[in-house]
Amino acid sequence: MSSSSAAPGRGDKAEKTTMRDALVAAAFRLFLERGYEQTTVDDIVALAGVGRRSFFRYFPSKEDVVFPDHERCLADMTGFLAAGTDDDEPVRRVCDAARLVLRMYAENPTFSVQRYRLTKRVPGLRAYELSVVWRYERALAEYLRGRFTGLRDGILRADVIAAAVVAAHNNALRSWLRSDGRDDAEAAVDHALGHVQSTFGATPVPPAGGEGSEDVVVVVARRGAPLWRVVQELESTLGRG
Amino acid sequence: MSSSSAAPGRGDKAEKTTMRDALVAAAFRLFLERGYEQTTVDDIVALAGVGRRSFFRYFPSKEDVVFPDHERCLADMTGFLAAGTDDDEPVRRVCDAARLVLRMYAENPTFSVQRYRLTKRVPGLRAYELSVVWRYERALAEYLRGRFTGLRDGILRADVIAAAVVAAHNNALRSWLRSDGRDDAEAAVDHALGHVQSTFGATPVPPAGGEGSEDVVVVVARRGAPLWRVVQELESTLGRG
DNA sequence: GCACCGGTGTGCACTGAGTGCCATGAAGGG
DNA sequence: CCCTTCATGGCACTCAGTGCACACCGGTGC
Repeated sequence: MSSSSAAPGRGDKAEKTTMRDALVAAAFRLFLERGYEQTTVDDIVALAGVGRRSFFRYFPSKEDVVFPDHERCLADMTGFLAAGTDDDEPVRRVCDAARLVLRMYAENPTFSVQRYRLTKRVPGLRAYELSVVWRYERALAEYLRGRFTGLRDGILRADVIAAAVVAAHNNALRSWLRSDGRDDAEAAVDHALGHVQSTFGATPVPPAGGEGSEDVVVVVARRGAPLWRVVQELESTLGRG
Repeated sequence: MSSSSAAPGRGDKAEKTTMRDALVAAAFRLFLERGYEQTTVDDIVALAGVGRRSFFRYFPSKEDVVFPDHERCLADMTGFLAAGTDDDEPVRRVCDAARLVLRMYAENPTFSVQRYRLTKRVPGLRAYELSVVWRYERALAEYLRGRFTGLRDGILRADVIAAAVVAAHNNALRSWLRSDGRDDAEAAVDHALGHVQSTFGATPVPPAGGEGSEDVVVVVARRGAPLWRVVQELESTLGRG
């Protein structure tokens, strides 16, 4: 990448600034100055010094300029999922796929934080973000459906796990964004996804040796006790930190 | 215009067709005839015989006319959750709240099926529906957050469970809608939500008597076995059908 | 030199959603 | 009877998004 262009706060057009990046930069400067709805597309193209028609050549709608790299990230995710093998533990695989999204956010912390503050305030952008997140969730669910074919309630299980993974990821992502990018994003998402993996039966770390997988664990539970408590018990007993 | 019922297929209660209902009826007739995007607001108001300005008085946007009763349903849900007591098992409570939504769909099967076919084809409507679903999910998550205060990872757990409940509900709802409303919606959603309840530790049926809760169950599991298999074992052992 | 490209950026006119403002007209209460 | 209130309708306006045609530019063949 050529420096940190495309992120707001950078206005130089020196060497390789493409028109698309210039539009994103101009748009964010105005969005942050006077707000999203108070900024028209004409304002953006005027600041970027390009024609109005060109804006819509690069971005199908005004909202798209706020999420310039999700399309690529979604393609990365589907590619990552397609590149897996049958040996992969399915839940672990989708968790790793979710980590790709977090990494994209973490690549550009200031940009991500600014965008977060924007989407939090503007309902239209929130709706747009939901549709983006929905496509990620569908990608995960489709992968899991494929891996769960034949299992009892395979489709249901796939949809539920995909939703849980996305929710956990977003939970970690949002808390990181609220910290203005100061917290450790990777650690937060690892924790959140670890929670999901424990819940949905992924062995968080596949058994290292062959012999350990034959060990036997005995759990005693009171009938009527909340099942998640029993699961917690199992988690710790099975060695999950 | 006034002879046409409020919702396509059903108009039992109101002798007096209100303007809002007339607009919904006219809109759906046109949407189904020539498609959503091919229908302008002017077309709708012309068919309904009212002024264009009145449309936007009742519906803030063209999309809102497709989901005329979600606002009320959302209010019902928040009311239902607020009416609960501390004795309620939290997961069961949010599952019951989700059932309210299904019930709203099931009240008007033909209308729901038509709308489903519409939203499936029109990206803009899908995005709108996502924002509606998101508000339901937030309502559930907020309730759970309140119930989980003090618990380890309470917020995370609340968000994940809310997402799982919504996903399971939507899974059942969609399969019912795809059956053109012929399947048993209640049974489908019971099955899907039962799955979630089992996974997240709600005792699907609270212990009936006091004595049963002291029974002891022993589970033997191989270390390294998928946790969800162990949970399945637990489910059947604990007596959940 | 010429004609002929495809790709990229632009200008223009148009549709359609959504908004603000004000006129109208029908209750309804004094 | 007037006066207020409220629901409605009409009008003009902004702005997002689209279709179309034109201009510019580097390259290719003749």
